[in-house]
Amino acid sequence: MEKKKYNTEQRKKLLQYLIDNKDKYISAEDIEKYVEKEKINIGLTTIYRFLNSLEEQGKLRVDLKEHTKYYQYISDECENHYHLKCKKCGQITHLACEELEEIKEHILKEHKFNIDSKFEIYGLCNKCYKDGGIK
Amino acid sequence: MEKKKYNTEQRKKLLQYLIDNKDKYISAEDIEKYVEKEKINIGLTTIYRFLNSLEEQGKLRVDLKEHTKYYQYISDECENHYHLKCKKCGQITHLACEELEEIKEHILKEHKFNIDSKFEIYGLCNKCYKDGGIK
DNA sequence: ATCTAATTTGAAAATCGTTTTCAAATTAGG
DNA sequence: CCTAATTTGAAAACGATTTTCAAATTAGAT
Repeated sequence: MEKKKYNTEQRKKLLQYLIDNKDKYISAEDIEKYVEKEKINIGLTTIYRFLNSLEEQGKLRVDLKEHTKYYQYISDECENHYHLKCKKCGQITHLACEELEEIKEHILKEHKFNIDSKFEIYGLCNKCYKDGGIK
Repeated sequence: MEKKKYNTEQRKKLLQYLIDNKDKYISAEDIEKYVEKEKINIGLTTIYRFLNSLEEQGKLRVDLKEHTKYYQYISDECENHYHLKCKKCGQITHLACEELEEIKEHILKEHKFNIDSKFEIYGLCNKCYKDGGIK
């Protein structure tokens, strides 16, 4: 039996904030700052618990930089396209592409590797590539 | 001016261990256990420093699980093929594939995203997929 | 509305992998 | 060997995250 989830004021506010910033990567500290600034009383512990809960549900993209986790809310429309992730800056490029659809089938059939809707390709975005790549 | 690197006994032993285990993911703690067991006197601090040094040189693949970093030594031959990484178990599947070569070109030309020799595709390996994917 | 049990909250303390400190030991190269 | 530069390692510090636990809040029944 699983715990019933209560829909608290804190969780509503936190979810809204993540959705409002779904184009950015957000850390627990970022959220704490926002919460303090807006005088919404939510403790840091609650922020961490909420992020973990969403992560477990697979609703967040996670990027790790220097010991700190950064999160990005995954919108529903992301189910329908692919993602290129820059290994340097972490930025996600959303991409609907027929060729990728085909290579996905190829990899599944020929190489027995399952690329689900969360398919990600890692590389360097154009900006980071021009900046000289990874140090 | 950069520091000259001394080739110490500790570093030789640690590098050899990583190379001997290049098919596995290894944590600092794993290395500490090995070092204790074999009565090779190397402090944990030195282990961390060595891993960081190799990581900076781009000679290690990094996988993060529950706050702990796991490393895998990158062999030279990995320059010549691609890698499928399982998002669940972290295992790397090495893969030489003409189709991937083509899609790499396509992504570079059409989508301005640079897949270098460290190109990685994330998904689920066959075993983890059958086990039900990510929890 | 009111009550009750289950869940959630948050401040403080704990956790734990990793990094820093700094004096002693080791190394490279004359 | 000598010397200067680098490295080592035990202990302390670090810092993001997790745990603890009593108080507050919630959902759902009465």
